Amino acid sequence: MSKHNIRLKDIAKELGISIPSVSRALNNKPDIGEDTKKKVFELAEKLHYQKNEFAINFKNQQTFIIGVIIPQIVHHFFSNVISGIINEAEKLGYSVMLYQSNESYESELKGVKIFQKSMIDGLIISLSDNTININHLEELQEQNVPVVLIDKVSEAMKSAKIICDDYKGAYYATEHLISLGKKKIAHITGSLEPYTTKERFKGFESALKDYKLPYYPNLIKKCNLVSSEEGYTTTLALLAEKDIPDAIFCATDPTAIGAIKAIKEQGLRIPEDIAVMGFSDWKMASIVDPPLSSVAQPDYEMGKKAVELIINEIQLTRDDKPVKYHTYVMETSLVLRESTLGKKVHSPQGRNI
Amino acid sequence: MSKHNIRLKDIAKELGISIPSVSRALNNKPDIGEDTKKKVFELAEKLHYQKNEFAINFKNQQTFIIGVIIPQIVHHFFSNVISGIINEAEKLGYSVMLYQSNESYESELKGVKIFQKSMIDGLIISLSDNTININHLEELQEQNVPVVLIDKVSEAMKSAKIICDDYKGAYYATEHLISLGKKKIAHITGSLEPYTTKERFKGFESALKDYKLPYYPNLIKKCNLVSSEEGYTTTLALLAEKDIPDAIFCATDPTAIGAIKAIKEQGLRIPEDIAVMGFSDWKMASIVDPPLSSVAQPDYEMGKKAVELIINEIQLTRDDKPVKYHTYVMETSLVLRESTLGKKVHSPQGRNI
DNA sequence: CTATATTACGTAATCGTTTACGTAGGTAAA
DNA sequence: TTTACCTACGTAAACGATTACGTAATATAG
Repeated sequence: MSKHNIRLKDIAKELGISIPSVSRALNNKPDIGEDTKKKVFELAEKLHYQKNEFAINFKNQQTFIIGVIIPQIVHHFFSNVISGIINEAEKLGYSVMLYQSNESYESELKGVKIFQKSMIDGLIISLSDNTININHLEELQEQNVPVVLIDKVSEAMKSAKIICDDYKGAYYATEHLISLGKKKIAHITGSLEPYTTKERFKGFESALKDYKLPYYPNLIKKCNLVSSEEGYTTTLALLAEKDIPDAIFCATDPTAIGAIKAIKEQGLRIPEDIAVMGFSDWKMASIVDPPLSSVAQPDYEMGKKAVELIINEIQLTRDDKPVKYHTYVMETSLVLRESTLGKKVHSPQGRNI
Repeated sequence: MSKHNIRLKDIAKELGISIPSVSRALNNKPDIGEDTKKKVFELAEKLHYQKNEFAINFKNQQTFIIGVIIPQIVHHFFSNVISGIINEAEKLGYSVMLYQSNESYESELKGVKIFQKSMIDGLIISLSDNTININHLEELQEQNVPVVLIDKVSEAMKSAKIICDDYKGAYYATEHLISLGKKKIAHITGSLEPYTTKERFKGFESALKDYKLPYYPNLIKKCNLVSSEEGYTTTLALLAEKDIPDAIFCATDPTAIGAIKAIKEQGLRIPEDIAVMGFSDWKMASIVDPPLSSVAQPDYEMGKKAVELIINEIQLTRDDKPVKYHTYVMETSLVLRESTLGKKVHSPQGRNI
């Protein structure tokens, strides 16, 4: 915090006028004479006066700070969400205070308390996997601090929510595999992210059903960590079945990358023998060999939308107007690369359809 | 910002005592009677009184906020740095305000101005590639706001700096390749990150020299974007030389991953024919096939160190004590995987020596 | 030429809390 | 008993800015 900044007081003293007059001049208020205004502006310029926004915000009881709590920053999805949040917040005149819960409920609680005492204007939060009780968020709302949930949401919470359409994403991904003529499609699902993974599984099932493809229970495998190692071992297990699949739809990109490794090791061709599809379109999806088709989530857009919603709600709350809560379901998009299309396609960035 | 919070005023009024008495009671100051203190504590408890830290900070002219500006959040290195910053700052009672410059000098300038007006207590910044002029940072320092540079530093800046030892990292990486018996080691360098890339090149050269290996100018290739595509094409060019290398040390991981792809396509074995080494140990390094040996940067630790330094400097500045500026050079570590060691090693996380 | 309106200020209050200072009333020492 | 001191408060000022309100000086209308 700067110590020797110029204050209105300094300008007032130097010009022999009162502090409110300086304030009126600098803020172009009507109740001020033209020549006084001119003198004030000149001196302010000369002294490099800068408004002390901290003081103004204190006076107005408003910080223009949005608190953001996410499980972990080092994660492709979340870092993109944050990026969207920060860029959009800056455009709308807000700053972003960031906190990570490291997937711990206690830590999340602590973050909320810190933000609460720092008087944030609103909170955007993606819940930790261990968060069930949402009292800490409801308490914020009672104090008129708007809360917007993003991605990891809670059914119990009455607030605006932003999620992405995992169901449709999975449906379209499966549909794409079917359109390639694949008949025996395996799915590697996870259990860590309950809600999202479940939706992906549902989308997969629905597509099979709608296209009247047989459902092979032994081609559905479950991973706990949806990591690349698990993807590898799970795929080896799949390939040991009597009926091996001609396509694998994985609930996450790391799993799919593990699957690719396993398939290649077994001497099978991708996508001719087995096509592989991931989910989330991590940076690494475009870099593996063959480049991985995946379902891109609108991470950046979700962050942007969250800021829009929270600022809108902050303003409504301030004006004592009623707020209506909606859940915004954002669309995913297929990014098709060689792991499903084969060598014909040569766009290094994949094709976004 | 919460509207209907309990204030000292409310407690004072209800108990029929003055506001300072309530303050003294809650802060366990000496000048307060035991029974008054007890009454205050009980009522505060009952009303769920919470200190308004915003007001306290305003009074004390201190925000306990550290501003952080980095070029881009969606980047393995920086997201780890931020993670270290946030976790450490929280431990020491500070919050983190985050801003990304998107590698634009103008944007960086804007971020500094915003933070300046918001009265941050200190700034941790990694300069954008386009930042040459550092007036904006010097101005902050003149206002007694400490600045710590991290990773992307400026020679001209008089401040604490934290960098990692790219030179030694590259030296050890090259040494490792030499220890494998490799004689013709290529280097793919970049030009985008001037300082760091140059250091890596120097480390490479020194190792060759110290071990008396011949220097092949045509095995030194330059990339602009150090991307995986460039790594791929550059490696193809290398393999088209009459004397092909038996190892490639790439200045970044994506480049190395492109190199792996090219080598495999040419039907050469990794590491038997050509060993490949990257730099930065991105998440994807452990996932590609074969897993990539790389030089791990102490990203998280650098963030942690930056917080230590800035808070120390904030306190020294506040106490009007002199501050000495040092440049902290943090050690890298080799993470060895199959791209240099071959199949013998089976640790999925690599081996950190 | 008086009555009213307008202009251009200054004063006081405010945001929530802390801290310097003053003081009434009690206690202890001389 | 008187002086000195301590305890436990209340009052005022402060952090930096804004805003409601009051008012002297000037301008305009009747």
